[in-house]
Amino acid sequence: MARLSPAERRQRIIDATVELARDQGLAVTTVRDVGRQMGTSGGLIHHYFESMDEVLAAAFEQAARCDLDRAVERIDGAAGPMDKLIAFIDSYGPRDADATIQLWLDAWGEAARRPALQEVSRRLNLEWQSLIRIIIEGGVAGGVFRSADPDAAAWRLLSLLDGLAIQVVAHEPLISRAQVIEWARLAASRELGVELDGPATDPGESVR
Amino acid sequence: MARLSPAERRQRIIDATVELARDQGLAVTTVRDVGRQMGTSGGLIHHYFESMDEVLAAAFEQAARCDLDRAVERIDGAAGPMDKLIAFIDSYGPRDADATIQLWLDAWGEAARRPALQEVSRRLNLEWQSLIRIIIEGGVAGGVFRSADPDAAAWRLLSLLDGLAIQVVAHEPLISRAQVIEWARLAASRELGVELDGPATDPGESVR
DNA sequence: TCCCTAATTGGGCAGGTGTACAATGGGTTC
DNA sequence: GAACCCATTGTACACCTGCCCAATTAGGGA
Repeated sequence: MARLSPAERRQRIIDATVELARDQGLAVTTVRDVGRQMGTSGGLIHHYFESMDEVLAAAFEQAARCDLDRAVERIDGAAGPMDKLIAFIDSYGPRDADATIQLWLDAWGEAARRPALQEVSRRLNLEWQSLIRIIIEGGVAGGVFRSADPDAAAWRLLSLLDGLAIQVVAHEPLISRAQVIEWARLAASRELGVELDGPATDPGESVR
Repeated sequence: MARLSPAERRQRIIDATVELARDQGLAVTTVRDVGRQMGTSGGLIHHYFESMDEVLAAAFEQAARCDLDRAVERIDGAAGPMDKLIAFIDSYGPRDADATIQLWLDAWGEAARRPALQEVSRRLNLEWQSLIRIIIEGGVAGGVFRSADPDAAAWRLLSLLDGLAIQVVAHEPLISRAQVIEWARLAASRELGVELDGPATDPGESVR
């Protein structure tokens, strides 16, 4: 295969791994799979990564960070705390057939056995929590939201969204994506003492 | 090894698998592991189960059902809807170092690849939802709770508990078990228009 | 006591896993 | 054009996986 610069090759390895992980899962993606996907030998992967754990962690990080960045972008584009909150919920909710949540499920399960993956999973989880916490704090400061403990409120909202996402991807069509969004808004409105309604913004690319 | 009746041998296989799955995870428990754990050959397992998927599904079912039964027992022992609700939340919340939630994480992740495990996971998930829904319906009928949609309320409460449990087991001590219980009660009280407090009942054996 | 059913063994099969490493050859730099 | 570096290859290693199956043997019914 064409000889690439270390930076580019490393990136291609990550890209290939993301693609594979998206449609077969993180847990079952192997060195040889990644090599085949790139059209190179499998041995090449170990020239750039210490272990398969590192590869999977890097791939998960890229996939998850992509979603996180998109959420940040949408939130930044929203006007007040209320719209930012709605943007967060819409970003976080699962989209039908979205594979990123499956990636999170795999990451949560594998974390117990793959240190690097665990570290990434924890770090990104915290970033999501911060994202929503900051929105809530902003709203409280501006008198739009009421919350005695924005940090705790953020954990509750995040956890609810995670739990609902699991229902969507692991237990199929018992619950729809639309219902998740609706319920999350309801919970947020109770949590923050406001009314959240209006149509869902276009889901577009989905997230986590 | 001693020759056992089919019923007993089958049960021992399940028991051995549960034990292994509890401390190393469902996903990485193999036929040979189970054989070693029982002190028999690995080949024996296939005399009683079609595939490893079936073994894991049976083991997961037993572990999860055990928790479910314990929850039912505690709920039956509680007087009114209010106490039943508290009993449910206390039963469902994760206990420190409890492995059953890790089992659920594994099951959710593996479900995409192991049909039998997926079936069990869905079924038990539904049973938990029914459990809480029935409590809510009872409370609404008795005028203790207010809820326009007990089924939806049950899904929300269940999802919140799942999400919080993930935070506890996958992201370590960011959140404590006590906080999960407290937050779940808070959410339940908002959801059902009641005040839920008082000390946590003795956690005793933990659940899911 | 014998005998026959079936529980149990243990090795074999085809395939997979992550990782290591000598050999190769393409590209860049003098 | 030569020389060197290093990206890339392909194979080898030790081990693991689920599943299969002929041979063995334990134990309950006759």
